Amino acid sequence: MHESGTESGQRSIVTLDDIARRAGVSQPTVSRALADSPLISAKTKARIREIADEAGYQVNLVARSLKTRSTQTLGLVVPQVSNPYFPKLIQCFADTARAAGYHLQLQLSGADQEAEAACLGYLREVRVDGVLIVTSRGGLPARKQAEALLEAGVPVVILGWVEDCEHFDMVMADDAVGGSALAQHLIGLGHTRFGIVGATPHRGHYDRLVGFLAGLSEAGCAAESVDHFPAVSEAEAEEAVDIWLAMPDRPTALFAYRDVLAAYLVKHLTNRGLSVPGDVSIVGFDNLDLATFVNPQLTTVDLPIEALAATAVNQLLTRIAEQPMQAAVRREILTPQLVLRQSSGPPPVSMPCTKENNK
Amino acid sequence: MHESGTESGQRSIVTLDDIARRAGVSQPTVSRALADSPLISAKTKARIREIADEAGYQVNLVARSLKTRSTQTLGLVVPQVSNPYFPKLIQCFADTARAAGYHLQLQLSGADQEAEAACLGYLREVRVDGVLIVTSRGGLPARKQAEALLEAGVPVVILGWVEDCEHFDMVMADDAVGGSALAQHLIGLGHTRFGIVGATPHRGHYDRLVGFLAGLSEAGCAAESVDHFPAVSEAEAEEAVDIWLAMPDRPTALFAYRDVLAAYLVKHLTNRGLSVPGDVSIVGFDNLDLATFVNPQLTTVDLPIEALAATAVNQLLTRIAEQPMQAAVRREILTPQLVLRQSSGPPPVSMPCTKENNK
DNA sequence: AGCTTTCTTGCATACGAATGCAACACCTGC
DNA sequence: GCAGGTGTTGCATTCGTATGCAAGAAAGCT
Repeated sequence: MHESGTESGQRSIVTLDDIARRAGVSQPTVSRALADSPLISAKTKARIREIADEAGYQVNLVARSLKTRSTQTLGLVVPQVSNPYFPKLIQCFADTARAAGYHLQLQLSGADQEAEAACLGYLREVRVDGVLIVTSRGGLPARKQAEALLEAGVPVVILGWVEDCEHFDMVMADDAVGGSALAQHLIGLGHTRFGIVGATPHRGHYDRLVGFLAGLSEAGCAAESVDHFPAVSEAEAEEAVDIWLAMPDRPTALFAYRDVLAAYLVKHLTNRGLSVPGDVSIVGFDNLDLATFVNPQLTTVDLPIEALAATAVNQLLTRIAEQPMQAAVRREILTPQLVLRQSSGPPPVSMPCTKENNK
Repeated sequence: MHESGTESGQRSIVTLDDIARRAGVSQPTVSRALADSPLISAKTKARIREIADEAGYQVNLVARSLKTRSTQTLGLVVPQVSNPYFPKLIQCFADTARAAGYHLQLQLSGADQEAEAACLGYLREVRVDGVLIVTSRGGLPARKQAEALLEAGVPVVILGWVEDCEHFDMVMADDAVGGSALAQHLIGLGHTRFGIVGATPHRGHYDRLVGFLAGLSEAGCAAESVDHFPAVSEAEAEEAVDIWLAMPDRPTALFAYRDVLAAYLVKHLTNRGLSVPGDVSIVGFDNLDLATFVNPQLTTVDLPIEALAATAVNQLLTRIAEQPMQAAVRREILTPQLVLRQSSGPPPVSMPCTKENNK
């Protein structure tokens, strides 16, 4: 009771004016002093600074932003945050931005169109200095709003693949190279029959497929040796496992578009008493933390998330620095890395077309 | 070439003044029209609205915030976003806030003191209307800044446990109840020797331990039947497994403070050829998505994350609505739920002190 | 001493939107 | 035809900060 504590501390927002009054100078002088302007004498600065932080002054960034027409903030739009791929990206993006003196305004677009549009609208309303949009499943639902943002002079960068967008800057990983690397790896192990598990229209992950197939055909593998198993959810992955099990001449290696899918496959395969990679090799794509949690750990392709985030931030900063925004779009494509783990191995010795080892 | 595209659209920011000019009215009239004020006639409103969205007008929220002294934004401080517990929380918090017309300003405190202080400082500078701080490992490193925030009239709510904080509103899950439920479950299965795996000083998860022990002693289980295995990282979890393996009279059930730890235990136990729950039962805490990815799926305690987030938002909104902030602190404690899965079962039939079944 | 130069400070204003108050137009009733 | 009301609109100002410009003080120069 000897201390006042949280009693009433309401609305005691200290402004430059308050400090000016206490210091007996004008408000602009305080502004300049705290900004360390060379116009102000050293001793005045010192005195004002002392008074300022004794009074617990904190800049009002909304006022400053209004005046300077800059929020020093970058908007980041991601579809969701439960998918472990995004947290990593957010973290890296935030770190790079902070290093450059920028703050982060995160928006969750939730993958449906209205939400993404709303996010972009909000980001425009709060006057962020630039926006990075991470595509969800290869789409850019709110393309219109994104273009409006650009036309309003706000730099926009797209992270990931999106079809038919001519005038956006982009940064992405070379999924084709990753897919190709996986194919070569599996062929090197001796596999000849392959399965591909993922969404059917392959939206967004199209290049993974293309790269994988290219890798196969480069090694002289016929296209007929590849089967497709459409699946996006866990249930569909389980179904895919059953379909695979029932095949007479089944693939000895399965390529899942995403680590999460690969993890589902491993789970349901082992549930059915099959061994990975003894009976079948599984490879994924993304290299999520998840990939090391499943047993066996997943062979996969590591997306260079830190590099992607850093590149995106730099592209935005470059655009922001350009006084009139240049017309030419910029694209950067980074190369992912193959990560070998335990889920891939040589095919079973006996020919898999006979069902003898299925019992 | 028939279309101009992204040519030059720079700095064409439309303001209320622009619209006023085009409509031949005053700026305040436009402001009121777009705010649907009853002061403005229906036909003027219609005309202005048309002109506004033909011109692509977007409110400038920084100007509005400056004038109204409210940003309609809630700050959320979480230690990190890689831990899958947080994404879920963020999502729920964002959804509840949005439903109430509030936006989210996410800050990653990174668990070290300066960072958390910087986050709170920034949130104060941008004038958020309220702040939810999610404690990292039971600490509130930037307590000073949090109190400064409160004294400046900004509502602050703490999510999670933090020792010795008298004047903060809080919302938390009843970890003790969860721990106790786990203990009862294991005892019901017939276990008599227990191991606890987690950080040694039990910072932040202290109640989980207390509840677990209380549950045991309630069932008449002696305290000597409990061993502690300090571990926070994966490496330490592996070490714990080895120590456990070497014990003459080892526990038949292991309680990990966090699902992630439990997952590590399962992984390294099965790596060493042991069966879960055949040889040893494992239980976790948190009910992350991860818990269903590991094999066997984890028996754990489900934290009511949605409810926690919603409660926190409501506490903040209540505080914001209070004109002078009331002095009395508010605390809400929610009850978690036991989730039974495959990682727990009856103890092995042969006494585990003999090593016969270890081969 | 008078004048220019260099420092330091204050004045005025702008950023874009919201709002109390005054002013004007219109309609009604006498 | 004029007082009083009602319904719309404009004027003036405010939020807190930044900055171009003028003004004043101090100092150096002839």
